[in-house]
Amino acid sequence: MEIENAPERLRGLPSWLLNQAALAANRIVGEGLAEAGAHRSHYAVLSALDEFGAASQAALGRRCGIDRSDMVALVNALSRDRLVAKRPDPTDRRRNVITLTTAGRRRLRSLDTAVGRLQDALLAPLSAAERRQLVVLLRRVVEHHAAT
Amino acid sequence: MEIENAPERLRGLPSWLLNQAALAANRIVGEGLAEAGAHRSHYAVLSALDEFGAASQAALGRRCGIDRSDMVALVNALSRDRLVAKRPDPTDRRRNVITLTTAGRRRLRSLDTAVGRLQDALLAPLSAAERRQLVVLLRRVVEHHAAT
DNA sequence: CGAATTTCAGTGGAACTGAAATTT
DNA sequence: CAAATTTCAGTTACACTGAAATTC
Repeated sequence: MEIENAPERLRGLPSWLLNQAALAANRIVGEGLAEAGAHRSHYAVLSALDEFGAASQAALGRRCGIDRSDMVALVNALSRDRLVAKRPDPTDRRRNVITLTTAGRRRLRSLDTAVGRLQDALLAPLSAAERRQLVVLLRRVVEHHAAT
Repeated sequence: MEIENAPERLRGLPSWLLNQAALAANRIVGEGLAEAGAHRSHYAVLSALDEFGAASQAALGRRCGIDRSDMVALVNALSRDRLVAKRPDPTDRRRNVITLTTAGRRRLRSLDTAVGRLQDALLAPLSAAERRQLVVLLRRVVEHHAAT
């Protein structure tokens, strides 16, 4: 990264700041999860299964903001590691039912811890109240554009 | 995009929110600038030249967070459109001196307006005070990780 | 010599597109 | 019939790497 003396126009530009912050976030979280043999998208899918229960690949994709197409390989990888199970849906044979295994639930708990530490590294310069404020603001922006 | 019902773990996760917000930002700003025949990176380089004056490609890259390698094609494109001029540096023949042309300065003013409107679209759900607060927080995060 | 700059060629990951096959 | 799901094959934009040639 190593940005030296960015123009004031960029330093004050929300879209540029979001980009740079996302780059830092992906670097930190990506590398941290790689050490655990995991991936950001793994965490997203395991979270969705834990919170909503079994789902089709399409539903998982919609909930996590992951493309249906990328979800194929993702579910296959998680299934290979026995963190999820994938079976055809008897009630709708177009679908696969993806379920969280016991190992998957255990894995998710451990990733929760790792992800938490990585958020701390990312937000190191902010106080606890500032972190909460940042989440509130980002959430409003993201949910606004997810809806439209 | 069309995220439907994201898990609470993701909805409250700074790194995930930053990613989703950056995706929305790039989509909105990217499409808006494309209509003006421009690109986000064009705006960054023109800004750096306007604020700091003539510079080498390497210096421009460091200031904008753009790779030296990508800067080659970028400067060539801007130079082809006569928005910048590129000449060898007489005092250091390893370098090119990139300068902003009159047309480049005019172009920058017009992009300032367009970019401003696009930030409004991006931050539509936030009040003016909240937008300022978001910028302050992001800036702290970005500058912290740019330094390290 | 080492270090910096420009340039090219290529890599890797991520988001996305289009279409076929199947089923509802 | 139209619409949804899974899958594959391919594309695009982007950040980045490695190395050569040149110059300081």
